[in-house]
Amino acid sequence: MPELPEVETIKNELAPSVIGRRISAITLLWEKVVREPEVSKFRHHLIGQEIKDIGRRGKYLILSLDKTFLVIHLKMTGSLLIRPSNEVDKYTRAIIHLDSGKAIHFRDPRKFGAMWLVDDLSLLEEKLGPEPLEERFTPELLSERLLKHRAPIKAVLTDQSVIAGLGNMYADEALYAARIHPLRAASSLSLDEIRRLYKSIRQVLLAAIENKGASVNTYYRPGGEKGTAHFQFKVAHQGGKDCPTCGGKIERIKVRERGTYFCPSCQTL
DNA sequence: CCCGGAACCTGAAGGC
DNA sequence: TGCCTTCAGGTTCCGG
Repeated sequence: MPELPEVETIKNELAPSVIGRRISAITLLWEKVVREPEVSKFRHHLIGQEIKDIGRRGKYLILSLDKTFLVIHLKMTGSLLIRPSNEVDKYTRAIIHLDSGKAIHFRDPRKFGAMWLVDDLSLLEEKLGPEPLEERFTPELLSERLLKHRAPIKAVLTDQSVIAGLGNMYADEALYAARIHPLRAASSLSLDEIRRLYKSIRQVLLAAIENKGASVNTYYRPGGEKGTAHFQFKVAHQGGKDCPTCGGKIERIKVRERGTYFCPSCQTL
């Protein structure tokens, strides 16, 4: 599941193949992947534009074009692969053909992924909280944003309007590293706990980026390789295994309908 | 505002 | 072997 480290890796590895290239054609194998504008306009406005830059905001990938932006979200099972134009399989939903002869293939078994062609990024800025790896993200800012919410800290950490980029896996990893129980009310955290959480969030994300993201199921890098960050997971998807800190059993509970892994003896209520 | 739950999707896994 | 049910989770939307 692409979260911040996966999208960051995709951005970094896509960059050399796409920056400076011009879009020569668009193939849509599943039209609903386009959310905005309507399909004919989408295609018409994209063709001929140059990809000036590639960026990331939260879990969104942003291709900066001549005067518009192509925004892509991979949701659960999406991937973007650099391939020859004609290498299509049953999960290929869209192909962005480039003037280099190669193409960006949007592959997504679950069909949750989406693309938007927009004139500006105000929509993203309105709904996304701060970037956890930017300098403006400080323990004070985290504290200010968390203390407003009485919901379980796990749910608040995965709320993209509070902090951008954390999903199910990295929220669990960050809470474990900070020794905070996922069901603690966000507003109940002490300053010390928030400082630990701040450090943990950044460490967990940076380590995962170094490992090119986590391939727990269908995440692939643009060249088709998997990431290795999941080999470092202490609790995420480790239900029933031994806690590396205390040797107790990692448990799986549901928090707001989401599978949540934690160590009940290291992370107490 | 806060929260739970459904919808969007389909492959994988488990039960019988 | 095969049918059926459940589960996975990012985001949006609806209802209480």
